[in-house]
Amino acid sequence: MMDTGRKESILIVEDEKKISDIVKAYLEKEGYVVRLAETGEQALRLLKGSFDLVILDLMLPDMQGEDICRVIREGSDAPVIMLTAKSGEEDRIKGLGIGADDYVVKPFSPRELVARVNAHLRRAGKTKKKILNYNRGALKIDVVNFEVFRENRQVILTPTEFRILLSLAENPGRVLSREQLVNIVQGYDFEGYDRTIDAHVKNLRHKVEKDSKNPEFIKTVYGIGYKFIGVPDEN
Amino acid sequence: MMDTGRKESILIVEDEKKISDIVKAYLEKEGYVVRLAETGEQALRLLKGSFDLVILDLMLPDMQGEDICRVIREGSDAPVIMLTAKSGEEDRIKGLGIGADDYVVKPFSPRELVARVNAHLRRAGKTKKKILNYNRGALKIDVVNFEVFRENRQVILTPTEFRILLSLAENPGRVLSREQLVNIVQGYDFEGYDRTIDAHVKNLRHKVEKDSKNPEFIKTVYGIGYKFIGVPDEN
DNA sequence: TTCTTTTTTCAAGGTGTCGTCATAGAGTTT
DNA sequence: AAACTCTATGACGACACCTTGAAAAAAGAA
Repeated sequence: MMDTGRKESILIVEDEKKISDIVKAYLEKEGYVVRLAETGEQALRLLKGSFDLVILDLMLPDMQGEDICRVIREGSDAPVIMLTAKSGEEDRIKGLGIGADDYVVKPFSPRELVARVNAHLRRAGKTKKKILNYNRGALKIDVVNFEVFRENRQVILTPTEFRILLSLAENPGRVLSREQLVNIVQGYDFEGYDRTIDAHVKNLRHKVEKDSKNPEFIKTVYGIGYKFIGVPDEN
Repeated sequence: MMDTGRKESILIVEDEKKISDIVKAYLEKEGYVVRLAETGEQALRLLKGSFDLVILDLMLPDMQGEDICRVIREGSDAPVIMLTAKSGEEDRIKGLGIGADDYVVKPFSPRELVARVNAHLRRAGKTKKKILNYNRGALKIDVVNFEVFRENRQVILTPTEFRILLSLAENPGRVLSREQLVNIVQGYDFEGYDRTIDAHVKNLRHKVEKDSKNPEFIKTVYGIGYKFIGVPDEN
């Protein structure tokens, strides 16, 4: 599955591969682009590029995390989250004193770390506004805020309707069977009923289409399911 | 990069003139306004004015640095960086225990000290007197003082209510799920309960909204969470 | 055309979510 | 220690939403 807007990039500087791999997996599941550095030297090289956030181990084989932190601070204002083994007050102060925005004490829960990453990126206001546009602005889908606009007028969708529309609109022209839609909408272990999808599609058309009898966007594929027709706008 | 507005002022309290002069030179090269105090008494006098940061020798001829630190803490929230001759653990704890934000052990490199000063002021600068205004002053949020005004009348919020309101208001239009709000309000990796957020939102609405049944600012997004609607004022 | 299959539509009932309250526990202040 | 405030939680009603079955309409096949 592909995304039109590019995701935020995160650099993990951590010498223990076990840890960095787990964190990487979690963050990628969230949709972030993740790069790894195992040494300070490697980190400094990668930092020539730009990152939206850095996760930084305080203890590295070749270099103090603090020094890397300083380098980051000089070149960007990306949030820095420190990983530290000791929970001592001393480490906190040291970590925060040199400009880290947050710290997490090992051992930590990956979920917690992910939550903090999300929080920091949101706070920095860098969370991408992802809005899908079709047919020169005739239909807009704000993926983040769950809002849909038809000719610049907002139409209020229920959660299920929104999920169906988004599923279809993410891949224009691609047909989704009712069974697939049931899975997407209700979860993967649900005993779904075809008519349910039809009912939602009906309501959806009444809200999104000018003439629900002659739908412009949500087309029926006889015997198969539904597909979305629409030209994504450039920009 | 430098501030267009007035420079930040720094007070150095240090009896060894050799040291203070060097540090002063370095800091002035960075664009800071620097004042010196050679004794505790002199420091206390100068502290009647206001400084953005204080560099404080722990050992002074007439007075313990800790006492000065305490005085500073009472009258302002400027960061304090301690200078200490001994690297003993005891001194560190003492320094940190009484509210210093950082410490540097002599002999130190002036460049490092400057780096720390920069870091601290940048940190403090992020939370500088920032008041969020919405709907032409109908709602004001004083981020620094944790105060909220509705039509210029202060409404008293609990810490939790304030955090929820601020989280939502920081990104108008942005939907935050209950889970996200639980993370923000109660801390990460907390097993939160949805209804808790609802309860706080209810109380918040009663305080902030004219008609809590038809909220103007804090909207419910069915099945998702809450969002803040409001137009940030210019200025 | 007529028949069969699939889709659309509708309304009723079931389910889930939200707003509210009362309350107990945790944390503060006096 | 007592009084107080703040927070977390479970219960419950109200209401929005979802599901479902049946009937009507449409599409394709013969």
